[in-house]
Amino acid sequence: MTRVLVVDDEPQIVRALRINLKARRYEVETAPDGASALHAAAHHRPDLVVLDLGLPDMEGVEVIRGLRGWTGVPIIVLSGRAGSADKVAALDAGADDYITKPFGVDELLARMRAVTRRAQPGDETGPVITIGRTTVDFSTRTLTGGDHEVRLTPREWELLEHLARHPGKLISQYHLLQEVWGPQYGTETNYLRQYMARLRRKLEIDPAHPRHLLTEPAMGYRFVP
Amino acid sequence: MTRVLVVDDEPQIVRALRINLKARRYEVETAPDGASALHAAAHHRPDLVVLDLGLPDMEGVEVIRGLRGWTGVPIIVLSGRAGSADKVAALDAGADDYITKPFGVDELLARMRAVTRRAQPGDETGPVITIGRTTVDFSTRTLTGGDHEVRLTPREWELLEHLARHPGKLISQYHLLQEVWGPQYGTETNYLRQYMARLRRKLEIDPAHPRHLLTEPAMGYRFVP
DNA sequence: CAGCGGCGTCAAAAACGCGTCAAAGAACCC
DNA sequence: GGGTTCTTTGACGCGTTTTTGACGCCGCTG
Repeated sequence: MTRVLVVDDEPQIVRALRINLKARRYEVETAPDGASALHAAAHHRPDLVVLDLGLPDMEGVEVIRGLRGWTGVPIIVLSGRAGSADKVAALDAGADDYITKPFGVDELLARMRAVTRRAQPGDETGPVITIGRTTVDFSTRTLTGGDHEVRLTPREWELLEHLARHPGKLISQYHLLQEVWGPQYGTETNYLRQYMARLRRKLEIDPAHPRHLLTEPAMGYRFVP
Repeated sequence: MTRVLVVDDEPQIVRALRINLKARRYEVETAPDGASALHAAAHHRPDLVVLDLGLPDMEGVEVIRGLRGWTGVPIIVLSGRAGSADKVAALDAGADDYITKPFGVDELLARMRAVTRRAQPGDETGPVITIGRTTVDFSTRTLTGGDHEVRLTPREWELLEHLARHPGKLISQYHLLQEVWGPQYGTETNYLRQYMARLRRKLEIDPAHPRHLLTEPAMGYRFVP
């Protein structure tokens, strides 16, 4: 059974969605604001998130980023604003689809099927991984266990997140640049060289012979647990 | 660089998209109807298909089904009709997203990024094959099971991929050179000799008597599982 | 049986990609 | 406003990959 997390602060919408989804045999969790949405996602591990923008406590894009830090769960955004800039921001932050209100329930359901169809099971990691002697918690962005204190910069976090989200998989440098630096980047491989070296220096036991953050020459990088 | 196949019968839309996409550093192919779209997709292996409904020769849903029969390439549907039933039909047929005209170019671009982001790592190509003692996973570009660790270079991967794409079939040297090295190559058979030898050394149990990577003298090469 | 085309192999040159260093902006905090 | 951290850029050495040329073997053919 597919678990859905519905994030919305308007009770009547939540209620309507809950009824419709339950009738379609979805398992429904709800959260009224961004903070509880992030908590619920980390706790219940939904298979799909339906996120209304315009939450009372935080910007919608921030919620998306908070989720994308450690999970690739499909996110469908609902929004009252049809503005193109909002859509672009949400999609580039990591949302999978964007529906403007008012919307038909059957359209929402079809889009839910479309995004869940793509998500491969068993591909995900939890919010924590281990590299060398240090454990990394993406949901709180904390490092623990290293001999001496280590901190990561935002870029370093983002790069590590994208690598760790698909453990064992080869990720092309082009895609890493697109994801971490933005759509207009794609050839600046020196950025990757620079930041991979820094991640290795901070996390690997022997940065010269990395065991987890591997280079596949001319193809990309790979994280192995 | 991401390859996009634009399927539309209206020349001005095709032209506008081509200009916009090329400016964003996409590689653009176009097809004016469903039949040529299916043919182009099979031949050029795009990373993304932008499909306008209302083609002259066949129903849009049929094109989607035709693609989904053998590829998981992301499909974004453009349509003039906002009807909910059309959306549901297209999405359930296998489309990844559905945009109604008129649409903003930046929204289309954002949605393109969203669907390619999810599909990226080697979603094409059959999952795994076995050569000798080692199993080859093309989606992650990993080799497992060999006695001692083996890695392949990009050229080796590409060559092996083209051979393994048609198991048991004879592939001409000219065709291999065109596919792996590029359109301006076709006679440099020494490249093939060199790289086939390297593949055999790395994968075959007895490189001198290959069981899977076979030579058909004066014709080409053949991969048998 | 000599000639020949095609293949596997070896070895060296050329090109490429990576890690690294160094330093100039940019953003941020006090 | 000054200092610090972070990001962006350019450049260089080195190892690996790719390209290139050449040689010997084998089977086929005349």
